[in-house]
Amino acid sequence: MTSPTTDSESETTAATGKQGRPYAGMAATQRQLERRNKLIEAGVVLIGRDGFATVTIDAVCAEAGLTKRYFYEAFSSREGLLTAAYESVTQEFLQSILIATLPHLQDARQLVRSGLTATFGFVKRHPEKGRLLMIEAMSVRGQLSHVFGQRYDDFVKLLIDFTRPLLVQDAPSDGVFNVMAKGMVGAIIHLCHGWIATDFMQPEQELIEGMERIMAGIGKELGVKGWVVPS
Amino acid sequence: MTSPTTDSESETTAATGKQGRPYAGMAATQRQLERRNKLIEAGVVLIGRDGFATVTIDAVCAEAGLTKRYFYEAFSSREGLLTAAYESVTQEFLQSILIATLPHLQDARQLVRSGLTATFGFVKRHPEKGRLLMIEAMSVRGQLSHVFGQRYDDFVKLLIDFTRPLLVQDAPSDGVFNVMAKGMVGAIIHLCHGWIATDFMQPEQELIEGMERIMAGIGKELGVKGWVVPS
DNA sequence: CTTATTTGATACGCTGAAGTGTCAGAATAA
DNA sequence: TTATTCTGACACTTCAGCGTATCAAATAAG
Repeated sequence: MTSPTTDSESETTAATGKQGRPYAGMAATQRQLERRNKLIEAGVVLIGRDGFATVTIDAVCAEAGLTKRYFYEAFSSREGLLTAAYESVTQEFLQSILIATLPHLQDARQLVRSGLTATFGFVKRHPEKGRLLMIEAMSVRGQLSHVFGQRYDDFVKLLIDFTRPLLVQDAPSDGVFNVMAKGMVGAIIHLCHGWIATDFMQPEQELIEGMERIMAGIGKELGVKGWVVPS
Repeated sequence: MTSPTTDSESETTAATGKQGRPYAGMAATQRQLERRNKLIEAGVVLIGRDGFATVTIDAVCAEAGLTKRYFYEAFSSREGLLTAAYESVTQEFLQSILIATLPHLQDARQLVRSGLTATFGFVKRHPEKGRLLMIEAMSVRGQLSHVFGQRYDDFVKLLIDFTRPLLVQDAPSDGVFNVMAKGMVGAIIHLCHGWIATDFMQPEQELIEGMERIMAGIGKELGVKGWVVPS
């Protein structure tokens, strides 16, 4: 809106019949999309490194090699970028978890181990994304509101759907089961949080084993099919 | 430092030999302390209600019924207040947990139940303090750094010390045991986080029962003394 | 070649908050 | 009483970041 008073039916626009024309060999739409992606990528890096609260629009633009004009072309506010960055990283994370766990849907123990390995592995391989996902997203949960709620609920549902078929006894009520699933998510997020905050001091294997034993306990408590008592 | 160039050995100060004199029937030190406490209290309320990020020094002063002069008399920065507020609430929380659990040190099941009941109860009775403790403190963990680390480690240690004596078999390594304890802390914090964020929608009993079964599972996994398999 | 649009750089005004300073009036000390 | 110091209200300066506007160079279209 550089000229708010300009009628949308102005001669120029109406004459060309287009909203933009190619530049540097790219269509207008494609250029916009590319800039948007650059901004998201820059956002992921900066939010993951410095935290959302301290990331400024100027900094994002600098990191992306663009100027503010293009920021406001793609997003209406800083929150808009946050949402997009969160969505982007969430997508990538969930996909990597799915790929790792899908081969083990029938074996509870393998399922848990592969899921945990993939999770902690992802965080360690992509510290900025891990931080964005496990720390920043939680901190600004309110500002992500429906987006966060949606993705989060999806993940809890995933956990529940993976687990329910394995139960053979003592299945708790939906409400209680939900609490247990969220508790597990919380434990994992929290461990990642501390792990990142201490620069990955703790050995990855300890994290996996500790978390695995927690979930093994739940397996026993809920009578998960085929969960063998360790010697 | 209204007069930075004034020598601390200035005549006035040296002559009176005091740093302040009574006012409204109170010693200078006591007045300062009282103002400081008012500010902390106001900080707890505002941080708990609006979140640390959006709380301004002016707002804290208004809430406390004081002016900025006294803020800077008590704290050098916003972070100073945050630390003090965090310490204050942590103290209160830990104490209430201890009081609730101390009578049950010998009975794992009772210990867990009383601890969880006290925790969720505290959060529900004092939503602002719950939010400060379970949400804000986690978000600004970096700014609380050593203070947070200290209190947090204390709490994990508490959990471990309460649990170790109950183990009879399969005790994991210190590292793994530590991970498990932190995982439990994370689960509880996370559940509280979600509970507060959704305005206490979920029934308190569901939270307690879900968390209890998680810990019951760990009890079985670790072979805690006297943990009976639920019918 | 000429005209129109896209781009990048940068300038500008605005707002909110931090931190400091001023001052008159209240309370105390001498 | 008079002198001193404590208190509260508020004015002031500074600064960073937001959001918008301007302008010249680059690129495309006629």
